[in-house]
Amino acid sequence: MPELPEVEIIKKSLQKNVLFKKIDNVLIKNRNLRFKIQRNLKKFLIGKKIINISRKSKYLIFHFKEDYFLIIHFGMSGTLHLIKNNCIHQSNLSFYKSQTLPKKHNHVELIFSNFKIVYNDPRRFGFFKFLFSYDQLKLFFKKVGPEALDSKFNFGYLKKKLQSKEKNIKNILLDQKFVSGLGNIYVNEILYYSRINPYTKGKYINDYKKKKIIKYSKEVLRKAIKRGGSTIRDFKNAKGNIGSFQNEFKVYNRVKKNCLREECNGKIERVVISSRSTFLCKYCQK
DNA sequence: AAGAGGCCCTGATAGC
DNA sequence: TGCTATCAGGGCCTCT
Repeated sequence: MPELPEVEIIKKSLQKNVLFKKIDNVLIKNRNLRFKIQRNLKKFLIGKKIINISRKSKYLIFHFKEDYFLIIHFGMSGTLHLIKNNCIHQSNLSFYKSQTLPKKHNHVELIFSNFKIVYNDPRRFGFFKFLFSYDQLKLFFKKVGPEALDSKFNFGYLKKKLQSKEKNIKNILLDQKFVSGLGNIYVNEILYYSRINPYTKGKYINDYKKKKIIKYSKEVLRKAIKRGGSTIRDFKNAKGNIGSFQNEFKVYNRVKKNCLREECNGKIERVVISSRSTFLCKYCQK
């Protein structure tokens, strides 16, 4: 689920529903995520009021008084569910189309006065991390590159950083230390819009293409946010609002379909780059 | 220092 | 129907 646009949607939804609310209780059902949930997380959170909710690339951040922070990462399969009065509130918060909370893999419940939010993560690649100061927060994000939507991710940055890169451009854009917030779906899309072959080494990306990468990175992400993000997996008992950007994919998941550029007769192919699915039209991505 | 590859997990689906 | 293999939106760690 969680590339930058999806986390942004979750953030907005939380801002509507849980901002300025106090955490009354915390249930930790399963500590095993990418990193084991801190022993004292419950103690840290109980009684604290959420005074701000922000997002940095794919990370969601709860802010508390006195520079305490909770960072949530959703990995591959993390979802948040807002549950009011014993039923699931139909908001963007729930990325599952089902109306019931998943029975398995609920790891953490944050309980408020008349609702709770539940973190579910079957594959356990996500994590919760509680931080105790602004310095810790800064340190944490030191290892993360500029966010794709940030003005720091610009032509000059690419010019400097791509110069001697031997790596292919697809892996470069997926590297969160290089630029953060992009995942497999959006990198596929961005390279299609930019007419760049994903195998192209960083050092061979010319200035014209660099500008395209910057332009379309921002454009694709902004549009995806507008559409409420992308939802790949369709659950059968479907109801509820989820993202629609998947309907606008140009290459992702479009194997053997026609290239959507009018002047192009190519077909979309699937190849594997560093064991990740890669979709491209070899005719217009050079 | 940079890059490649293995690995952490569960669940859905395709193919036999 | 039931088995097996493959694939999935991420990123950390280790080795070279």
